[in-house]
Amino acid sequence: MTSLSTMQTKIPSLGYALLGLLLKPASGYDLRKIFSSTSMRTYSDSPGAIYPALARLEKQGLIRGTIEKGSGLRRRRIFRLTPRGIAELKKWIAAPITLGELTRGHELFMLRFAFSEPVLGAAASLALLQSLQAALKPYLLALRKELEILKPVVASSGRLAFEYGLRASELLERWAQQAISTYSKHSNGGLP
Amino acid sequence: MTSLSTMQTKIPSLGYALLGLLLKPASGYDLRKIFSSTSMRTYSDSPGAIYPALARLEKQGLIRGTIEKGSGLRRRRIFRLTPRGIAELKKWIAAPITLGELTRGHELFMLRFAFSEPVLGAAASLALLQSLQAALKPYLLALRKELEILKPVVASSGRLAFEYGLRASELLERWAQQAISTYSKHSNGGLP
DNA sequence: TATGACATGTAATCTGTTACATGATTAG
DNA sequence: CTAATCATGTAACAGATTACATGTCATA
Repeated sequence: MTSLSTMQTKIPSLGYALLGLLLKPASGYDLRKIFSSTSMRTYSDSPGAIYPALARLEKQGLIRGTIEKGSGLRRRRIFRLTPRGIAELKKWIAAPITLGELTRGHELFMLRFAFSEPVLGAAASLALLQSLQAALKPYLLALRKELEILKPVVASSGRLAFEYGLRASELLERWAQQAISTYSKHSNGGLP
Repeated sequence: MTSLSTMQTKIPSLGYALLGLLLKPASGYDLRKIFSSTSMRTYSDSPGAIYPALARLEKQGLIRGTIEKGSGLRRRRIFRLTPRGIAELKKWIAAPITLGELTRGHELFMLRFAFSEPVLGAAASLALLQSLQAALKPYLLALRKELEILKPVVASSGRLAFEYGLRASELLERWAQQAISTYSKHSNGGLP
């Protein structure tokens, strides 16, 4: 019973990664190379993942691909963000962090944060970090409580694995604190 | 062109999580509760994920579900590991760590490690940790090198995000070192 | 002329998400 | 009797993986 006006563009993690990278116009092949050769290896560089994802974003009107010829090689389609795409990126970055976002690894948060400064400026990065701190506080409490319950129950390898998860979240907290002090010195704007 | 004898059971992450949890026989509902209420929230607790996954594992002959009645409520199917299931679990845990396993978050490694002691004993846990250390050494070098290249290029939010990834891997290294010292004191056996 | 890097795409298949359907038992 | 909890499942759909198909250009 979804009304047309309420129909909202649902975008998976890969979609946001592509939107963020397309702050600089690029071809599908360029994006594949980024995924295969840099720290963004988290995303598959397979053509079967990227080309369909780009096609979906284009169908949603968030990016636009134009054929570029003349540079000698096979034709390339260069993709660029549309105004709607930029708006979607901004919306995604500005959203507050939910507790659930901390549960399944920190990669998604880091993707958002990485793009926050070029898209919305340092003030938005700071806001994201503060939102992270607020969400982290009750989450860490819950994890520590769970560790106390778990301690006597599970084998020590299970307990050690849990402890790593706790420590990674504690690391995130320290990282956020330090990043905040980096940012609170000066702020500048993002996209116009 | 896959020959029948070569045909190998391919198991996704959720499948291994279920196999490991089924060291203690449980119903689908029991497993859902574990995913919804404990630190294993990484996995969806939705019936649409778990019941089909259990059905696949059963079709592969790795688990066996038996209807249990009499306890008053609606019938429950209790699942147990078969000998083939136990063998598959052992094979998974004993496999050496690949560099690729470090790239996409550390959750998969931690799942393996958590089950290593109950399934194969402390000696296997130790071996896994040493394999981790060996894989981590070149990986950390590569990350540090990439950071040097990235530093002047990306916005500071991007650099900070990358730095978190590096620090999480350094944390993993320290955690492994400490876990090794926990284990090297004494070792005991796993499943018979 | 054959190989390899550049470049884009499709098809089959598998898995997970969301939403729905069903039914038994207990507590209020 | 009604709601909540226990308990198992299915169906439609979206997204990812794997493998394949195609084509250009440079170079050995």
